[in-house]
Amino acid sequence: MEELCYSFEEGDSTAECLLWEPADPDTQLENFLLECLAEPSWPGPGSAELDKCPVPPEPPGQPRQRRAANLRERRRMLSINAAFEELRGRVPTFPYERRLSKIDTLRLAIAYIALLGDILLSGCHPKAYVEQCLRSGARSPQWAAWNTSDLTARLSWVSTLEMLILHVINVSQEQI
DNA sequence: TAGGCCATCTGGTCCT
DNA sequence: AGGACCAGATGGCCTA
Repeated sequence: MEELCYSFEEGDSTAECLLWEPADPDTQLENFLLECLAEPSWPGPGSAELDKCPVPPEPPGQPRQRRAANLRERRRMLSINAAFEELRGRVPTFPYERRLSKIDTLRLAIAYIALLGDILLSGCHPKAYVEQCLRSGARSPQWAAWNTSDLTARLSWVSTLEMLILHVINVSQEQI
């Protein structure tokens, strides 16, 4: 999977990598099904081979057309879920938090996009801008759009973790 | 145990 | 006619 780690600094930092690195959700079954669907042997829409589909087991007496519609619907939902999974990997998440729900993913993505747009409009350094907003509650043009508890909690977490890391580095340097 | 989240099935509607 | 999309219903799983 493509790795997209947004970094406030030119150099990378542990805290930012932890925050923006895509989670590793349990999608083995989903991937397996997607692989099956992508295989040339997998029957296409309207194919007479639909009756041979291994997933799922066919209820006896179900009309072929209904089975085909069900299969198409499952494929459609799988593609939607794959898109959600990709989106989950591109919004800030805590490294230890559980998998975001679909609705949370959408809401967080909306807030995150608003924040990025706000940073662009400000012309400030991203890190300085976020820290200033978190400290002073500065009112920006789109503040209301991205000032959600979900997103600000994540941003605060990054700032706190980064401060801790810097503190540990300073202390260790003093002891040398 | 209630509530949230999710996958799946199903029927309806619209489009090609 | 068949496929895509959508929303409602249902049941399973998980967590507080």
